[in-house]
Amino acid sequence: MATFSERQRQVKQQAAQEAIFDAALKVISGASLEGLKMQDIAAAAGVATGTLYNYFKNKEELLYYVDQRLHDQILSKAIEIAHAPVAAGQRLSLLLQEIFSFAATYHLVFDLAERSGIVDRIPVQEKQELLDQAVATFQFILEDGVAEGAFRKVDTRKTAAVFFDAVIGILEIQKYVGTYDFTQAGLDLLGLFREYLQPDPFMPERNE
Amino acid sequence: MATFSERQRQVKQQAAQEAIFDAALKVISGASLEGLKMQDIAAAAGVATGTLYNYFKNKEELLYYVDQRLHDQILSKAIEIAHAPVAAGQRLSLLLQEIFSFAATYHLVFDLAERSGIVDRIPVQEKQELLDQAVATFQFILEDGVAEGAFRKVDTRKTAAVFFDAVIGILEIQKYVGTYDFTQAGLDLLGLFREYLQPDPFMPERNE
Amino acid sequence: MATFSERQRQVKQQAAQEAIFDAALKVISGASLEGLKMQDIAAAAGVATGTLYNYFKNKEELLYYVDQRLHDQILSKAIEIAHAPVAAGQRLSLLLQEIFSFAATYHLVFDLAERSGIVDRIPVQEKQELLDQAVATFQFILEDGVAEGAFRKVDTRKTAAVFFDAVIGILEIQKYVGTYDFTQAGLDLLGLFREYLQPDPFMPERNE
Amino acid sequence: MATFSERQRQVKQQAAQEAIFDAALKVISGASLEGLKMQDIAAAAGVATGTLYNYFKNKEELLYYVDQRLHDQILSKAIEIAHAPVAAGQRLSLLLQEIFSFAATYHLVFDLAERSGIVDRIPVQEKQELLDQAVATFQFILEDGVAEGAFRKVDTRKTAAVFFDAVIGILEIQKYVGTYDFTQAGLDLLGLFREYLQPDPFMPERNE
DNA sequence: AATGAATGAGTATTCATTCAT
DNA sequence: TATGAATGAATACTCATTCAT
Repeated sequence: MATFSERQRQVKQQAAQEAIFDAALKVISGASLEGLKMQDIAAAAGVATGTLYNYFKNKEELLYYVDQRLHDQILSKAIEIAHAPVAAGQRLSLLLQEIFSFAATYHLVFDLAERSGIVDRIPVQEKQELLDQAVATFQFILEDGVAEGAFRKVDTRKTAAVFFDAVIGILEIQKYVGTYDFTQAGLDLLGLFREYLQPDPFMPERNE
Repeated sequence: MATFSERQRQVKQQAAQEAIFDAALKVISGASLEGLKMQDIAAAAGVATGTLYNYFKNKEELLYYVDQRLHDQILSKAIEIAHAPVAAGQRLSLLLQEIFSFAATYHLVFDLAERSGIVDRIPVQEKQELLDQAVATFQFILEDGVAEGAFRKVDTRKTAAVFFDAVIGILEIQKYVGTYDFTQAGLDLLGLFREYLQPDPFMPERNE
Repeated sequence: MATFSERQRQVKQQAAQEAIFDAALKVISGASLEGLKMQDIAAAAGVATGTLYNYFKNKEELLYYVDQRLHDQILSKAIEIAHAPVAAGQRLSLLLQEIFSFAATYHLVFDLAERSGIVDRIPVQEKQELLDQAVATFQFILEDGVAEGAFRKVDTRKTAAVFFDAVIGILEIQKYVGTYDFTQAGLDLLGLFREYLQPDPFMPERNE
Repeated sequence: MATFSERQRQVKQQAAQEAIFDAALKVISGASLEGLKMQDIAAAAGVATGTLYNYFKNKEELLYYVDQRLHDQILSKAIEIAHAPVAAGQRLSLLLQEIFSFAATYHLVFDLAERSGIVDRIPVQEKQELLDQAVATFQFILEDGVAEGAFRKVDTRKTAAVFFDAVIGILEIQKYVGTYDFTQAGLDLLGLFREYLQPDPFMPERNE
C-alpha cells in the first residue's frame, strides 16, 4: 500500500483544486459573466489550460465544484449563525444579513449554475436536499424562538419555508434590477415576520 | 389620403410580428434552450431568416420583444384577476394559481431573457416599474380585503412586497429543482398569509 | 411604327436613368464606399429597389453606367479645355486643375470600378480606348504647343504618355494617403514638363 | 534562464507566421480575388482556421501583415538596387524592371489591401513615410548620377517625385487594363527621363 | 411600370477540449 | 503532471435580386 505517496498525491490534488477554485471564484465574481473562459480561469490560477483538465473532467464539472463549494460555505456559515448564543430574533436578523452580504459579493456565482446549464446535471434529489437544509436552518431558529417563548407557537416548517421563499425572491429581484440593495426588502421581511411571530399577550404560553 | 394603405401596412406588420412572436415562443418553450437559433425561429414562423430582420433589428430585440409581450400578458391577466368580483382571499388564491400556471408554461422564456443577457439592456427604471406594478396588484387586493373586513388592518405595501418576494422565490426555487410543482409551496404561502391577515376577533373593525 | 409612344418611352427611360445616375453619384460620393447598397441608391433616387432593375439588369450594370458617364464627363471636359483658345502651356495647367478638381470631388467614384469588380467586365479594348483618348488629349495640346513654338520639338506621343502616367500616379498616391491635396505634386509635374518642353534658345525652330 | 525556451517559442512563432504569410500570398495571388476566405488561407497553410487567430488578431491584421511584408520586400530590394555598383542610368532601369516584375507577380495583393479597406487603417504618417522612402530611393540614384556627371544638374527631389508618380501611374494603368505589360510604358518613361537628364554638352560640369 | 417585402446563400470568429512534448 | 498550440464546429447578419400585387 503506497500510503505515503498516495496521500502526497491527494494533498497535491487538493491544493491544485483549491487554487483553481480560488481562481475561478475570482474570475467569476470579477467581471461580466458572459464569457467565462477556461483560459481565464487557468490564467488566474497560474496554470496552463490543459492542467485544468487534470483536475476537472470538463468545464461543467469545474463549475459544479465551484457551485458546491459556495453552497457549502454559505450553508455552514448559516448553521453557525443558527447556533449562535443569542436571541432567536437576532439570529434571524444576522442570518439574513449574512445571506445578503454573501449574495452581494458572489451574486454572479448564483447565476452560474443556472446560466452555465449545470443545474440540469445536478440530481434533483441533491438540489432538493440543499433546499431542505436551508429551510431546516431557518426552522431550527424558529423552533428555538418558540421554545424560548420569543415566538408564538406557529407551524415552524411552513413558516421557515415561506421565509426562505421570500429570501430567495429578494435575491432574485435584486439580481433582476441589478442593484444589490437588500435593505428595504430585508426590513420589510423581518418586520412582517416579527409581527407574525409575536407571542399572543393573552395566551402567555410557557413551553415547559 | 395615405391612411388606408398606411393602415394596411401596419396590419401586415403586426401580423408578421405576431407570427414571429408565436414561432419564437414555440421554439423557446419547445425544447432545448441552449442555442436558440434565428434559423429555427424563422423556420417555425415559416419565413426566411432575412425576414426576421425586417421586423426586428437583431436577435436581442426579438427576444426583448418576446419578453415584454409575456410580461404584458401576465400583468394584464393579474390585473384582471385583481378586479374580479370575488372575495379578496379568493382573488389572492386565483392570482397565485394564474402566476404558477403561467410560469409552468413559459419558464423557459424567463430563463432565456436572463441567459441571453437582454435583461442587462432593459433600463433599470423599466424593470423597477414592472416590479412595482406587480406589487401594486397584490396590494390592491390586500386593500380591498381590508376594506371588506376580510383582512385585518395591516401595512398593505409591506405585506404585498413580502408576498411578492415569496412568490418570486417559489418560482425561482421550482425553476432550480426543475419540477414545476407549486402546490405545496403555494399552499404554505397562502396559509401563512391567511393567518397573518386574519381579522382580530377582539377588535371587530367595521370599515364603514 | 409607334414612333410617338416609342419616343415617349425612351424619354421616360432616359429621365429615370438620369435620376438614378444622380442618386448613385450622390450616394457614392457621399460616404464611405464600403457598402454601396442598391437600397440606398433607390432611396436617394426616390424609387423602390425593384424599380432599379427595370433600368439596369443588375448592380454591376448600374455601376458600369455610372462609371461610363463619369468618364464621358471628364473626357469631354478635357477635350473642351484642350481646344480652349489659350496658350498650350496654360491649357496643360488648366487641364491638370480640372482633373484634380474632379478627382477631389469624385474620388470615390474612381475606386468604384476597381473595388466593385466591374473592371474585369469591361472589355480590354474599351479600357484601352479610354486611355488612348486621354493620352491623345494631352498629345493634342503638346502638338499645339510645338506648333506654336511654345514647346520644343519632342516626341509628343511619348511625352503625353509619360505625362498622363504621372497624372494617374498622383491621383493614386493621393487616394492612398487619403489627403486629396494635389498642389505640390501638380506643381512639380508642371514644373518638370515646362522645363522639359522649353524651346532650345540656340535652336529657335519655327514650325512653318 | 528562460532565454532558450523563449527563443524557441519565438522561432516557432515566426515559422508559423511565415507559413501563414506564404499561404496567404499563394491564395491571394492565386485566383479569384473576390472573397478571400480565412478558411482558404488556413487550408493552404495546412492548419485549422482557429490557428490563424493565434497569430493574427483578425483577418484585417493578417492582410495588413501581408501588405507590410510585401512593402518591405520591394523597398529593400529597391534600396539594394539603388546602391548597386553600376552606372546611375542603369540602376534606374534595373529598379524599374524590378518594380514592374514585382507588380506583375503580386498585383492582386495590392488590390486586396485596397479593396479590403485595410488601407484606411494604416496611419497617414506611415503611408507618407513609405512614399517618402520610395521617392528617396529614386532621388538617391539621381543624385549619384548628377555627381557622376551622368545626369545634368536638376532638382533631384522634384525629378524623383515626378518619376515616382509616373511609375505608380503605369502600375495603376496596367492594373486597370488587366494586361501587365509594362514594356512600352517603361521604355517611354526611361526615354523621356534620359533625355531630360542628359548633361548639357555646352556646360560640361565636372563635379569635384 | 412601380412597389417593397421576402428571399437565402455566404463567412469571420470563439473557445472548450485534446495531445504531443 | 504540466504545458499551450492546435483544433474545428457552430451561428448571426447582410444585401442583391425576385415577383406578387
